[in-house]
Amino acid sequence: MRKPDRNFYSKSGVELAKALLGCHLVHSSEHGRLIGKIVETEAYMGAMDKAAHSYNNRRTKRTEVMFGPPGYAYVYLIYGMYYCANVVAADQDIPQAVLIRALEPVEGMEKMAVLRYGKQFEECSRREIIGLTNGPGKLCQAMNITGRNNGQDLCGRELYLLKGETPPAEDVVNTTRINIGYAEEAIHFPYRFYIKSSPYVSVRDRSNES
DNA sequence: ATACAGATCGGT
DNA sequence: CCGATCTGTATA
Repeated sequence: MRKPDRNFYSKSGVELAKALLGCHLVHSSEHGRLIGKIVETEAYMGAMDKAAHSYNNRRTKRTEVMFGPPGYAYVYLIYGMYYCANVVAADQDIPQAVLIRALEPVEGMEKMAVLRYGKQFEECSRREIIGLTNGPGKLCQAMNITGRNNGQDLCGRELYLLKGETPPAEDVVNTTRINIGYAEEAIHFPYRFYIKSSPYVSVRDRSNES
């Protein structure tokens, strides 16, 4: 698998959200490498999207990264407790991003178990193993992604992606986003994508699955 | 200076 | 369903 160049990220949030499914997210730190396969994403479409932090082109210290070039990390703290990791999409001045909502652990599960639960992977129940990375806050904890990763270049060496195999279309579900009940009409936008066959998906869509 | 809500999670 | 826990953001 290869590290995509900047051009890969230069597409709309929705296109990038689809393209990220199957890719590997890698966090390489002094303690080793942590890797997860991306199985669930959500696009946040900037100016026109009431669910986005950058709605109406709101440009603040926090949202600034999204106005920059694509392929950078937008990491923010939510509810004073959890981090959420995004990939900046689209070109300069178009503040779109893709939230990574779930991963399948690929490498470094030992470390992930310690980061999430403070215990050994061997001692984790089946439920706990799934719980390692099946949510945006959980995967940041497992991957040791924090505010200090905000603004990092995903074309760099610490936090980056590897392009994986695109899942077959029949295994991809396209549906509405999670926990954006305040976003009025944007509630209904089909900006979420996930790999149906993955047990690590955070929330399943009853109507789109048999 | 102050108020308030949130792209979550885990436990009731 | 509720509470944790705190920062960014808006308002005065």
